[in-house]
Amino acid sequence: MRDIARRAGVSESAVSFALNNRPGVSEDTRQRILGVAKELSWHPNSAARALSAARAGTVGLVFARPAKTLGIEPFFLQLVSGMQAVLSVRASALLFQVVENMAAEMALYRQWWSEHRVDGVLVVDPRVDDPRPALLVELGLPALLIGGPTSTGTVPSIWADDTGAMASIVDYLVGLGHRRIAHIAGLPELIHTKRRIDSFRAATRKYGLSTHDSVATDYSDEAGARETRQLLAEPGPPTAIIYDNDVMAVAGVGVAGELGLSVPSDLSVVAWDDSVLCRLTHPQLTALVRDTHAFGSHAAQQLLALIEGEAPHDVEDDVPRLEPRGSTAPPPLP
Amino acid sequence: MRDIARRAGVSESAVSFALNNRPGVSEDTRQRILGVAKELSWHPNSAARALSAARAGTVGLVFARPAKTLGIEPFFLQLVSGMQAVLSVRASALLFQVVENMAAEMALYRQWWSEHRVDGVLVVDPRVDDPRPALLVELGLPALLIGGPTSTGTVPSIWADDTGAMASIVDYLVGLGHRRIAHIAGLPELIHTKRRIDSFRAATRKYGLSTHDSVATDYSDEAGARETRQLLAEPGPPTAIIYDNDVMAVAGVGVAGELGLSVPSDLSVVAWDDSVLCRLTHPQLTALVRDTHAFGSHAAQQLLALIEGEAPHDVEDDVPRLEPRGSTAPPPLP
DNA sequence: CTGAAAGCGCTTACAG
DNA sequence: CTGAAAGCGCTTACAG
Repeated sequence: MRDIARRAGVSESAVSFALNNRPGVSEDTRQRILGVAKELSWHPNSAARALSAARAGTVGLVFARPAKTLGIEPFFLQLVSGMQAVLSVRASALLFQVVENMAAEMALYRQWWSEHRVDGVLVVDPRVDDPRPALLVELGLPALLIGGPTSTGTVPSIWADDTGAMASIVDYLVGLGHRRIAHIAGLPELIHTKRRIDSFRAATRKYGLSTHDSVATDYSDEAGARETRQLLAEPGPPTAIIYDNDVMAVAGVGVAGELGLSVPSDLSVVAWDDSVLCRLTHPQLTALVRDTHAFGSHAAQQLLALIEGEAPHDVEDDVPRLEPRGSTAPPPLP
Repeated sequence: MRDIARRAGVSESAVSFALNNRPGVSEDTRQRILGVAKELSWHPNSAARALSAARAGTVGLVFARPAKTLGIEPFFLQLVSGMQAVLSVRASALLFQVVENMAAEMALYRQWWSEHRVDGVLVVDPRVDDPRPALLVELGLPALLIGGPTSTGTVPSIWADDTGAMASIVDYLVGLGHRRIAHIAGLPELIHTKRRIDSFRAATRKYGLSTHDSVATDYSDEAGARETRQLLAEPGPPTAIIYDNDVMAVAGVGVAGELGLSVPSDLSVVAWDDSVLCRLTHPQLTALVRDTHAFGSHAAQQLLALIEGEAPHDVEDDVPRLEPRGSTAPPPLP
């Protein structure tokens, strides 16, 4: 920068103003400075900028899950890529870390913030009794919860419209003629699972269906298979099952096959979240398709706004779209 | 740090030496300083440290693939988590970005390096004619190729022992009695695909098998299904197929079913890389299991050594292990 | 073994 | 609209 100032015959501060597109320098001078900067192929030193501006130019994202369970995450790269579409325009980078559990995640927030490594964090998988919001508030670390507001409600959040999505699935199945619909849900601690369970009840009640309560699981294929077997063994078994992820849905189709039931003529199956998995089965699975990329972008946008001092507020994102495929059909005749 | 110096009654430089575990301060003083630092709950400001030490304390990782094809990446989180196990011990963080293509990836390397955002980068998916090594050398940006050395060989690399792995698969299948074995490979531009194709030929020649050459694909389920159909339609079709990923293997099992062939009694199937997918099929798939977490750790270790000035050298990592499951059996009697 | 000082490359009041 | 100066919080020669 000093070189630029010398060559352009101005002060360093003029250069700083020009390069940051701020008032305090005439248009002519700005252009001249920009020219020299390009000529010298100048790039800001991120550390120096961070130090003097007291802004890291970095946003943090932590994934807390045991190393063993790190598996298929179709959701993840889409989300990250959406976040970065926004961040990169704003000259911000994403610091990403995978840790074993929530304690490690919280320790990392403390560390990052005390080291001024990040300007804010995007927090995923909010839970019903979530210790993270309190920590974030205590630290004063700007944060956005991705997945829905927690009971404490002290940290702003963005979430997909699961309620609308669940309503659209139930509408669709009822429209096909189903009256006995089941819901095999994910981890009950997660806020969005709770939201889906609540809206399943609301949506089925609306039609006067006397369905079971949703069944909570750990999202694994084993759990999906086990709960499906259980449901289908009951008297008056469901004619349609909604699964909270694709892995369980595929496992459910397998169980139906073992029991001699055909999908979709004996049992309809809907997977929440689409992935290549849903297209590997025969028949292919009717699935709820989310625009995860856009969701990530919206989240990043919200966080940057927060960092820049905007008043925090919650955002409900778009309703996911139901993509009917071969795994759903009218129920068998009684 | 100034506060610490004042409280401990020493100079700022003494504090710096003590906190960085460097000689230049007596053990007593060091302990006293560390005590005060803890008391004040001091943490280094990463920007200040980066600026004066000319070290970002950050390593970069870029994933280049079109947003549409961002799908199931069982490999990815494991790799990243392994990297971080090493990086976090060395007080380094991972800057991670997803981009659309290799041009964007290279632009990002330029930007990161010119902004001093990273000390080095981990480069994935090396290709046969890869433009990235030349750029990295030109920039002087420390880098490690993950997946094998390119033809230019100017940037050090780490890779899994695909040759040993392929040999173990072929040994296993031949041991079961198979003589007609096929290999449905991944993207032919990737170095590791080339390595697998070459070692497939070597391993089958060793047994005097007159198998076909490997078939290259784009890793998609469509390609897996198409090539499987093609292979099984030939006279004297293979009795065993090795697939370069799990998605294609699952698609292949589907095709076999359509053609009325039973797995494993008519056709044996082996998937390269294990994931939950391999356990969702009936029968479950025999798969090549890698310790991707360890692989990521080794890669991070190598890169940190490079950054610290060690002489670059290539590393061949461990041989993956074959996990026999229900999808492999002796071939049908002629 | 320790201290005083300069410097890393920016930004930002403050004075003109 | 512009310039001279201080400062962000560290590290690192250099001198004692």
